[in-house]
Amino acid sequence: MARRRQDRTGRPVTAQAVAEQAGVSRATVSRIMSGQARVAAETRDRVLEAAAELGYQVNMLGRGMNRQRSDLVGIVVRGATDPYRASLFEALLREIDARGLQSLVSEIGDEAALDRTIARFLQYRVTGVLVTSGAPPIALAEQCARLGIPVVAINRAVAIDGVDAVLSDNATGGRLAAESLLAAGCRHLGFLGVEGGTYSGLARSAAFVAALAPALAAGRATFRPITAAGPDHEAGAAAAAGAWAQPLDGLFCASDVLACGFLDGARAAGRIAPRDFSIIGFDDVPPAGLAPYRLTTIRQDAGGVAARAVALMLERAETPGRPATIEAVPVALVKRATVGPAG
Amino acid sequence: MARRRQDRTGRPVTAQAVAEQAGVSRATVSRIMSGQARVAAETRDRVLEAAAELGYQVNMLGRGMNRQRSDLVGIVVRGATDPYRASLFEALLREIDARGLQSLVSEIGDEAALDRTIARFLQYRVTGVLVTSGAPPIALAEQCARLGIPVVAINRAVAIDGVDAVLSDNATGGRLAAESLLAAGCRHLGFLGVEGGTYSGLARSAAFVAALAPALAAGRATFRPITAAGPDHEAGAAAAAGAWAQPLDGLFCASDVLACGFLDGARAAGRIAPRDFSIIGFDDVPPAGLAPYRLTTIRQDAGGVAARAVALMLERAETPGRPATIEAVPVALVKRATVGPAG
DNA sequence: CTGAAAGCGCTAACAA
DNA sequence: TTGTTAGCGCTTTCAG
Repeated sequence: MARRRQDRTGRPVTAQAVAEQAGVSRATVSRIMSGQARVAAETRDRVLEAAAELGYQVNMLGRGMNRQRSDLVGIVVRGATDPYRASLFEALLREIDARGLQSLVSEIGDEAALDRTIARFLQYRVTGVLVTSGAPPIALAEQCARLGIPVVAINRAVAIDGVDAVLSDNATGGRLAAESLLAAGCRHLGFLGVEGGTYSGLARSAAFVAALAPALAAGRATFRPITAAGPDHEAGAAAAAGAWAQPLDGLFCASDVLACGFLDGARAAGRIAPRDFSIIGFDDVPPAGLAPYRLTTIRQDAGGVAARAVALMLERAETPGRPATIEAVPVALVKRATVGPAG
Repeated sequence: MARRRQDRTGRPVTAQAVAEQAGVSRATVSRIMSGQARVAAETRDRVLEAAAELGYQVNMLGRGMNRQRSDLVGIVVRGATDPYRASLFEALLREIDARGLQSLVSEIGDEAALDRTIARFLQYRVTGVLVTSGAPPIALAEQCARLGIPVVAINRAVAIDGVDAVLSDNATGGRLAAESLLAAGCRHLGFLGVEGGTYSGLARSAAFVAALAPALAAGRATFRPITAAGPDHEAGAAAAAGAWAQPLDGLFCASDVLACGFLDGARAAGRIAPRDFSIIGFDDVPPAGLAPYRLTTIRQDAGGVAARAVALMLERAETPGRPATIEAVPVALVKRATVGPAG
């Protein structure tokens, strides 16, 4: 026979046990533990005392079973090791915890694993699913919607009915970068992104170019894209090696990691920012502020993104039918040392 | 009435529905879904087909309820933002996933939150709890043991009956650092740790000094501890500012983050490694390998630690009574540029 | 090898 | 305000 949670006397500590000890019914215990219904203060005290004495804790499996819903929130992460992702993830954990919910987490190595992962979350009757990587498979998203389980996509706008999205304001970020570089007197601009492009990278690049348009049209500036072979530091450094064949004095990067890599690669080629060129990153991860880099960058508000994502999830849980929302969370320019001299 | 998981016809997709569709009993469906008992191949096919058609997925809440145990594993993390912790955490997620289990995660800002967190995990009848931060409160650990729920402490040896621990081999790491520095000709050694000391830092420092003992006794070397105000980069840099009042030509650091900070601080003071001193870090986090640092360090095997932790947890789930184990996972010296000239 | 029945611990109608 | 009752979906003896 399976072992049960039990006290010193060997009796399982269930609501029933508490009820007997306090001389009330299971239902009363349940009411008090879930803090919903109105109960006489005196009864409550008696029950709470009994519960404490027995060390009773509600069995969430039973509660979920009955309510057809658990207090679990599924989080899909990818690359938890990347500093920005890590801070976003941490913010999400905090936010969920603050709401009295529990995080169920899966790391996926590969976007193809997304559907299996979400399906598994569904088996636990999660309150909602937060996807920080990729776009949820449409079929699954629709199934979730049908079951009344909210799905919110983070840092990727997604056009699936009933799926909300929250992302950093890439458009403003790109514009801020363009304005800063132009103000610093840069004339030969570039955007460093990863080969093939990521969702966020593309959005930032597009906004950057859009803000550059007038200067480009007036012949006051030139623009060219530069691609890195991957999203990591090394790829950024490698990109810097070959970047000087054509003129370049102002670079906006899809991420801080890439920007720092570029800075290292440029230094190896004898080019120092802001002396020889200006550069702006994106994210504001801790290493960017470090002495060797002092990178000017666009700060993403991970805490804000997390808060909005969870809020949206909860709102949809209340109002399953409402139209899908896409929310942009403000970003801010962090001026450090790599844009100048005028910037 | 609460909404239920249902198919197109509005009928909830439970084992019962699958049973009817396949013309068998709920029990048979259950047996097949849990893959335990022997079933006729023909029946199995029929049931599996019906399940697929209906999109049936086992309700883990129900299963857990019945089995008195869920497939959930609780992970307690702290500082998921620190690069080594992040990689350990990621390895843990992967390992748990590979075993067909699900991760329940809580980030704690503060060690005092540990007991509340573990208690909450218990409400979900987790298969086990992995603590990557601090030592589990004794009372809780004992309660877990009583319930047959394994607890394993990661990167902290802990003397609680029934609680296993797995950590990196700090002793070997400290010795390796001492040998390298000595071989590089260093005579004035130091250990940089955070004020007050962390568990791992203390262990590394102790091993370092022990390996230095003969040289110290022979008057061939001197040693002094240096303390940083915190565990972060800035604290390391600040420590470097005041480190040169007394001679110092070989430094072992409690972490790479501290070491990189020290390197930056030293550079600001005109001291470059390995020209002016040698330095060894611990962890081998990604930034340590970057161009500005090229830090020689002791690599921790996050994957190995994770694998052993999960293995220990599962072993204890099988054999609740076995004596507590403390396992050390091998570390390795990663030679880069900051030890020299002979190192 | 398969079915019938019992029950895991909880909550929500409904009655009192 | 409190108790009674009826399941939530699943697994698991116990029979057949």
